[in-house]
Amino acid sequence: MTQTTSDMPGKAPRRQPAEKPARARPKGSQRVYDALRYDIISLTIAPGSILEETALCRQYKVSRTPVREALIRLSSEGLVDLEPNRGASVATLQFIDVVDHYEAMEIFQPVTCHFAAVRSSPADIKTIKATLAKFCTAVERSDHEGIIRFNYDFHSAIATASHNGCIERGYRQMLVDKLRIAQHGLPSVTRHRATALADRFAGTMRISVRLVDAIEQGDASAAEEIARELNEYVRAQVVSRFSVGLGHQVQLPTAQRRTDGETRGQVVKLPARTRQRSGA
Amino acid sequence: MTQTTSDMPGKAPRRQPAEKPARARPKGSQRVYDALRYDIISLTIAPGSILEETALCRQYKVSRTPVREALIRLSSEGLVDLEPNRGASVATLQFIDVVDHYEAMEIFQPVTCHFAAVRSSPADIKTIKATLAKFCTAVERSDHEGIIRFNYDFHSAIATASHNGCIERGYRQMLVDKLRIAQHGLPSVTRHRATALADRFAGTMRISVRLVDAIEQGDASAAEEIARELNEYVRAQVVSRFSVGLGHQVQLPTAQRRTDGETRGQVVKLPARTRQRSGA
DNA sequence: CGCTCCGCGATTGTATACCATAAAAATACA
DNA sequence: TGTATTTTTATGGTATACAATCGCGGAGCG
Repeated sequence: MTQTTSDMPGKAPRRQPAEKPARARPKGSQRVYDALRYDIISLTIAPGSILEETALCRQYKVSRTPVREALIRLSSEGLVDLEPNRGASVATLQFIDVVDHYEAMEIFQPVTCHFAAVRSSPADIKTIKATLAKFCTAVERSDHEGIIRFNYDFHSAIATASHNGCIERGYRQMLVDKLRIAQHGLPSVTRHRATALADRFAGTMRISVRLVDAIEQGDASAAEEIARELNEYVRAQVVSRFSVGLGHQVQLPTAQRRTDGETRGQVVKLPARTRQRSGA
Repeated sequence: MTQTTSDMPGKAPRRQPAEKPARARPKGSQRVYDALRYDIISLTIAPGSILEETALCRQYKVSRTPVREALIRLSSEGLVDLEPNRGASVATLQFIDVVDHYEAMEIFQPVTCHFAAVRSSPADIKTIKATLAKFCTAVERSDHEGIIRFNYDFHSAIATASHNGCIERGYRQMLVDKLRIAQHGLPSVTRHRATALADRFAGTMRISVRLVDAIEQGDASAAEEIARELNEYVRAQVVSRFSVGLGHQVQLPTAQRRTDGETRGQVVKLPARTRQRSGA
């Protein structure tokens, strides 16, 4: 019930080996990893839940070895907390920190889209458009799961189009966090209001279409600005959901800051987007 | 052959009465992970080398289980390529991509330092200064290993001071890449010229001191600018080393780019640095 | 009545044996 | 003699058995 075909991270991000899509019979370890990962991202398993190895063994009908390997990989991804001799637990959302996420996204997303606007190849554009189309279809059908998934694939395709391995990896890591965070904005209540769900994501959809246009035309500045707009749009919605008090507890730590001086409006120069490597 | 000090005794079932505070755990899996990670980062094992599980078992006097767990963790970190049914190999540097690294660093180092300048607590500043002092000491002593290590700790402390989990994690991940890349700029040849080594890092040291000053004074703009200067300084040195042809092969892929239009000077606005959370 | 210490149970960490699979080699057939 | 197929073999993936560690609860003592 947890298998799909999209390219979630976890394996070699660059290598797209030969295909064996028909006989989708993943190895035990991979199966457990995918299933657990989906359950964690979809919040089927609540954050903070204790994950007992023996229980997972019974659930997935495998021995402890593949279970442990899956847990280790999930731990490296930040989805599972793994304390030595103390077992595993689903990572708390407080750790990932919703506010930090959108704050960082406010930088990462424009940067990534800037790079994509300047660097994307026609094939990249094609992929981006394809994933966006899937996302739009999911929105029209109020397909809860597809919305989350294809929105991930969409931004993942943009990450690929940035053609910078570091940015791609960092951005994709943040997208994983976003998967869980986005679920908070989609509590089960909204399932009863499919129309409202579609309406909300219709806004995201429209902004995303403009974003792709800017990227396709190579307009880096516009791509940055639209990416910022998109992030702010989503952030406002999710935060408003939180303020309603839905979903799991997300502790906002009382952080002591040295200063909170007003610094809005500072800028960071983006480096040259042209590569020095082409001449080598 | 690769261990510096402590944890090399493979079979010492002596009972340690109390605890070893925060020091290396004698756990098998952790030991293998640490050792392998060090060997990979220090380029003791060349990029691309095949890692045979049985060989590692003999080397570290453990069974395959902890070895496999260590390899999985290293794979998630991007230091090891793990192909199914094909074994493990040390990640190629081409994959991490030196050029991509400095390009991304040109953005994220100023961003991280900006956040640190605005958000760092006195305790953060204290930690940053302490690591910087260690770094300076290592430079003065031409301590090859300490230079790499404490420079990492120094920037890691800045990452902590940014007080944004996402930025902290992303920046720290890039620092791991930098560890290997920096080794390329320090080929064994320079060991014979300790003076030159110290001279080169003296420049890094001076810029780092200025960076800490800016962060301590909360001057975000200055911190950004100095961070950019520091990155460019290091990049120029490492790239020059590469052009000499030293070190391992670093394949600069002939990437097809859609366009290489001049976009230097574009800017990305940094978001507000003040947190909305303090009122909750 | 409370504190401490020891022993027990449960769970994680490690070792080893077994199975599946892919590269390699050898042989048989064209 | 070359190629294709089959067998071999080595390596990775999984299962299970064993050992170490931590938390907890009861008993003994202050």
